[in-house]
Amino acid sequence: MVVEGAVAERLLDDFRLLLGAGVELVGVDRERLADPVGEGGLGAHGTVDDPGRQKGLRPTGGVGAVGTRPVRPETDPYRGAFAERSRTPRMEFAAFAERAERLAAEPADIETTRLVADLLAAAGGRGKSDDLATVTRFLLGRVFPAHDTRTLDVGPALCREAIARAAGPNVGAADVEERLAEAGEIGAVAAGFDFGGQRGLAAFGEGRDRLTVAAVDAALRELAADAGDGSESRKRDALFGLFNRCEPAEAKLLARLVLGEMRLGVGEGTVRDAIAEAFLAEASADDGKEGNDGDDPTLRARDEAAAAVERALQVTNDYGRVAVLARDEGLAGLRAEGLAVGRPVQAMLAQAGTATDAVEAFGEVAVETKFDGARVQVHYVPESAAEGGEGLGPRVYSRNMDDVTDALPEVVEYVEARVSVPVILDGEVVAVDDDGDPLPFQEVLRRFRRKHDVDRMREEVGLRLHAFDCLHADGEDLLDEPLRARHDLLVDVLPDAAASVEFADDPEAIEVAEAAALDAGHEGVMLKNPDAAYTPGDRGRDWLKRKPDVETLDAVVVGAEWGEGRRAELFGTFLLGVGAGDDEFATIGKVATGLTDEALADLTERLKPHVVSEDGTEIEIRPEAVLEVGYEEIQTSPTYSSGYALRFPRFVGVRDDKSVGDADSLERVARLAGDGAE
DNA sequence: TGTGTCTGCCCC
DNA sequence: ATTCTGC
DNA sequence: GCAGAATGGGCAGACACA
Repeated sequence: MVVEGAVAERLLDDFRLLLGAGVELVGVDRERLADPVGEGGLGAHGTVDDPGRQKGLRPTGGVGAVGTRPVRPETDPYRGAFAERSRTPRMEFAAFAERAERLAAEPADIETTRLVADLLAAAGGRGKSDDLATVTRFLLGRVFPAHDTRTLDVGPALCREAIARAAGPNVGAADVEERLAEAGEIGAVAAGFDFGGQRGLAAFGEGRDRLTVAAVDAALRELAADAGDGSESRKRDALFGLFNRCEPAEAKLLARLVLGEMRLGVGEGTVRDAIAEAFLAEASADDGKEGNDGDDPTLRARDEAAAAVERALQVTNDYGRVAVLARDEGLAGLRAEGLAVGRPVQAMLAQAGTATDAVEAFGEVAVETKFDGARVQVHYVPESAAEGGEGLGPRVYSRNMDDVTDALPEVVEYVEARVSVPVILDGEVVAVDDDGDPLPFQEVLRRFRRKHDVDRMREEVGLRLHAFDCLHADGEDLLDEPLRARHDLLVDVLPDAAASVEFADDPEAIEVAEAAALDAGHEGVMLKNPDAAYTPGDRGRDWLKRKPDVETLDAVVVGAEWGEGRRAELFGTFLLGVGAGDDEFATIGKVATGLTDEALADLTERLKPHVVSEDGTEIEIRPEAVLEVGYEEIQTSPTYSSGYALRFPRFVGVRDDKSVGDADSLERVARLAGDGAE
């Protein structure tokens, strides 16, 4: 059997993972095997039956065999194209880690963007390796783009176990957990161990067998493709193999990558700007020469470039792909990525605001019901409306662009029965009882991502779509149309079924509408600017959400958890209880938000003397302090001993005036919960 | 087969 | 989801 | 005002293990 190019290198890398670090290449020129991999084309791939006997591999002692069964993914993990820009060296994972370290240390915004742009250029600039797509995703803590069904299925537990194993026979998962409580961040824990890979590496010389970005990517993709019996332990083995080859800086980044938390201070906005900076600066300069009136032309061109990148991201949801597109096809290529029925767009989001805010900002306000359900986007091309081609049965996407069609047959039927032109609709799915009245959010959850027994559950919990926006109708993209026009088209497309809007220009009228919505069992109202365009992914001031003011409870701190990141030295979470008689307290949830760093430090100091016991990051605390905690709703809970839990709990203040005996009781909570349900 | 634990760019 | 923080 | 970070409850699905 012959394997070559990228496939060969990947297989070799993967065999090393399976065998541990102690494998040496014999008679294989790695440089000549190197071949770039993108996300685009289809690639050939091979499967090898017995890696142990594969020619060119020879065990060299070291760690020895772990998980000797090769992973055979169902889908092809080697989807890379054998692109033209081959024979260039791959970016080493260590180089990525080193640059990431610098990023994390850089506080200034502009400079961060510069550094990210430099990194992107190094990963995929002309004549460089083509690790651009991968590096772009890695920066954001992702292996797969958002609109991709694949998942790693590796969480904190599996990651800790893999680290423990790589750290040696004397280190157990409990030790790792202890260190995590100490360091407050898994990356630092991983970097703190001397992994076997380093010793193994030293045995056969400097610079050999270094991990590349591409190899890490390939290994993680393969890991993601694994499923079924034994997959958990194979994933652990694969991760172990990777950690084994890591130097501390690499281990830190790898641990963070698999958990999706890079902690670099680099988010989507920074990467978006950096893509423009790295690959569209030339276009900017050209534009600049032509139009040099008024504003700084370079700046204007740069804004234009950033806007083009942003739009491409809104419709493709793939940072890696957009980076490559910007580099290879520039502004024109980015602008060619438009809306497409069947490809989800990022949802427009809202921020909190009041009726007065809305009237002041918009004058006339579009008032809609805020439903307590799950956001969906529906794409549909009816057979009858398909020009030449085939139609597209209704597809339903979640806010994170997961395809949830199969769980929501009501939505499919509803749209199919009413819509006769191609559309993209935005709306909310709510659970309803037999009378059509809204049910609690928890009921939506029982349906939303269900795969089994959909039909049976359908009888128990009904679902209803409230469509409130229309992004595409009958061949026309509507993103840049004002809300008014979009809603008119929505009504055209969904006769008698679109969610209703009411226009108001004074706060009192809005408050009346809000009271009516709450009375009907809804969450509140949305207050929208009637003249605003639909801005995907934007949490701007054109959409405001208005919910009732928070209610509060006085609860007793009965436990805590050590925090992570900037809360590493502090308690990051407090476990709450309410009085259940006889100096007993029944738990009702945790709080972790709403505390300033200062309040957190004070509370940590104050409660430390009352610690009863510690187990990993979990701490038991003698009831002593009373906190005022805000919440939105009291729900029934299977996890807390009171049988209730707070929805959206947040710290409001310390009740120094209250002793634990004066805190709220379970009895009162039960009463409040009952009120809420009625 | 039943139960416990972990995971999810999960949903909010 | 909510909230705080630094720029 | 924005982006980023650090956190909440609860559900189904999937896997491990007894």
